Amino acid sequence: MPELPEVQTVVNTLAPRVVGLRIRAVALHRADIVAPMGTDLVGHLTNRTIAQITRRGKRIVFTLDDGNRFFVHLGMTGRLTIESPDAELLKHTHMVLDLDNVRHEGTKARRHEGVMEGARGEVHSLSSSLPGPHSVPSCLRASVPAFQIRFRDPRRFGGVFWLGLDDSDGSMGPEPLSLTVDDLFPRLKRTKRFIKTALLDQKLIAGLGNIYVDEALHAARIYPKLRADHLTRRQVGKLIASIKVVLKRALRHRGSTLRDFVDADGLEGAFQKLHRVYDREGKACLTCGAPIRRILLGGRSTHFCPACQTRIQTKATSKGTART
DNA sequence: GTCCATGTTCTTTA
DNA sequence: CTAAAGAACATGGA
Repeated sequence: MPELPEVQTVVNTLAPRVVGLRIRAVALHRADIVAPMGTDLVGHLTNRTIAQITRRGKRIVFTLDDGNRFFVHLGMTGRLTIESPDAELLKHTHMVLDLDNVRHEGTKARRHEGVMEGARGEVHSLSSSLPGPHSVPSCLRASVPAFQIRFRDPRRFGGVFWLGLDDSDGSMGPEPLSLTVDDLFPRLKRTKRFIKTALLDQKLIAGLGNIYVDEALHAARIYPKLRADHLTRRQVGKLIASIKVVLKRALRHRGSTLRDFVDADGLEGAFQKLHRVYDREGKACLTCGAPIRRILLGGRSTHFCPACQTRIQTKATSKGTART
């Protein structure tokens, strides 16, 4: 469930509720969801305050008040939700963070702003003006309900990744929402893979997944099997514009829920209702009426309109020979 | 039982 | 050596 819009939606709903709160206890129900193996996550997190939560690619990055960082990746079925401690503990809940009920101001995290753009470029951090219980009188503290952050992931393709003070990106590609032609065009020139396959590569561009690649290619009217290094500069420009439009629309609708995705409050996204090709095999293209086709590329379902997204890259309408 | 799934990484092949 | 294709991972729903 998690591509950029879904991950950003989790950050948007999670951060305002938990930034500034102290982690009182960590329950790790499975050690093997933490990487690197053997990390003392409980030791690192207990009694630390959450200073900031941002997104990078599909990662949800937590910065602690001591400057250390870790990220949660939702994999395919991961959920990061805010729950009451009384709420039933569902199967496959691998980690539970018990949070304090008082917001801590004034703690300083070693931070370097940077590239984490959100829906509107906001960064959730301690210093941001949040309407939370800034200075709760001590006589009232006990009445403020504490809550938990829970990580649940049945398939376990996701996990918790400890970064410590390492601030490298691990060679992750650029953020789509601040992407330029000068950045993407040379990157695409370096690979002969299908454009669809290339865009799924997080080292080439971060944050896109199967849904939004298909949607963006359709919006840009680009044939998914076109070789990445065959795209013209003009096509790349159009592609970037389409990627941004699609992602921003998806963000506005809080992501797509096909099966599992919910935000930190347990709310589903709504953008799946607005998909124009993804999961619409055989249905009429919303642009031209031709039936949407589904093919397999690199083991992944790929949805496109054979009429809108022609394989030939000429300027006007023309037909030509196909290649593999 | 079968097929499929919003993702990533390791292995194999060219 | 590198790039690309395939398999593997684990679980659940249709």
